[in-house]
Amino acid sequence: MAVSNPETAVQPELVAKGTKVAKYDTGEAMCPYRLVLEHLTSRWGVLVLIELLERPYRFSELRRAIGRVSEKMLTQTLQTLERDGLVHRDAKPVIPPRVDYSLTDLGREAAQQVRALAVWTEQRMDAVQQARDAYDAGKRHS
Amino acid sequence: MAVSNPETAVQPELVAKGTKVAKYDTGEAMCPYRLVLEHLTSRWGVLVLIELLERPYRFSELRRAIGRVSEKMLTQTLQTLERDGLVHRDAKPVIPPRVDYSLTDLGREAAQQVRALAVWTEQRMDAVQQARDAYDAGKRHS
DNA sequence: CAGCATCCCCGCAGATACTG
DNA sequence: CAGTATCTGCGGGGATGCTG
Repeated sequence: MAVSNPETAVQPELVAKGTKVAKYDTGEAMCPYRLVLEHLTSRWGVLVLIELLERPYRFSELRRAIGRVSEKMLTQTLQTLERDGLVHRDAKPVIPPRVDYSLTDLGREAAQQVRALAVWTEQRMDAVQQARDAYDAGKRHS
Repeated sequence: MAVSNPETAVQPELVAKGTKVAKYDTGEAMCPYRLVLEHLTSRWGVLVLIELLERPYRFSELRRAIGRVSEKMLTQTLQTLERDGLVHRDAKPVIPPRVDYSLTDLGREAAQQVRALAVWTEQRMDAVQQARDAYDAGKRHS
């Protein structure tokens, strides 16, 4: 394989005490590499990264842009990505509160990879759809 | 945004009658584009695509190569990817049964995108780990 | 060997209410 | 506005058993 694929178990990820963030990580015993990859490829992680590649967003602005993401999941996703050093959180001490999210340099690199995948998917959707139709047609008469 | 992001609801995906594959799709009402993207970025989908990029694999061979994937999940993942036209399934009518899985041309394109992301992640793991340590250190004294 | 069927549990994610 | 805290369900996914 091209990339390492450690099947050896690794200790559960250490988390800041008092938080329950770890609960939301898919695997308790997984190599860090796979864990980060899952953050990047997570349902909302993908969309957040792509969106932030365009420009910084405020919280609710981002929520509206993505659409159909609950407040909780967006918060969780952003925290995870922030902890991984991919997203920068800028909380301004004003009333009402204003928090801007943007990509770090590291996050920009990651987001570009993710976007490339998303762009490919969008461009090839018609081919995928054709394949599906063919697949379903084949199953129907069987 | 760089890629379209349809927030409009779309009808549930049609599936071959008699199967319950659709149950395992994350979203019942989602645009096809996001659905395919989730197949590609799914936990096991990512690893399957990367592995098959090297060479064709038999079922159990693939299972061993990935490690820690249940038989059920691997079957599901492969079926989903096959339906999307990314994976080719070659079942030889011999006893004992032998089934080879390989990438289609379409799948190879997708897998390359996915692998690029995985490679990036692996290369940047140290930076991510540093960011995490800094994040956790910041939270500890707060 | 390569699956399919069934059972069942845990944890993700949504909904709701509350705070700075 | 931008979050936290708590409750709850339901479906993803593991385990087991059976078939061609």
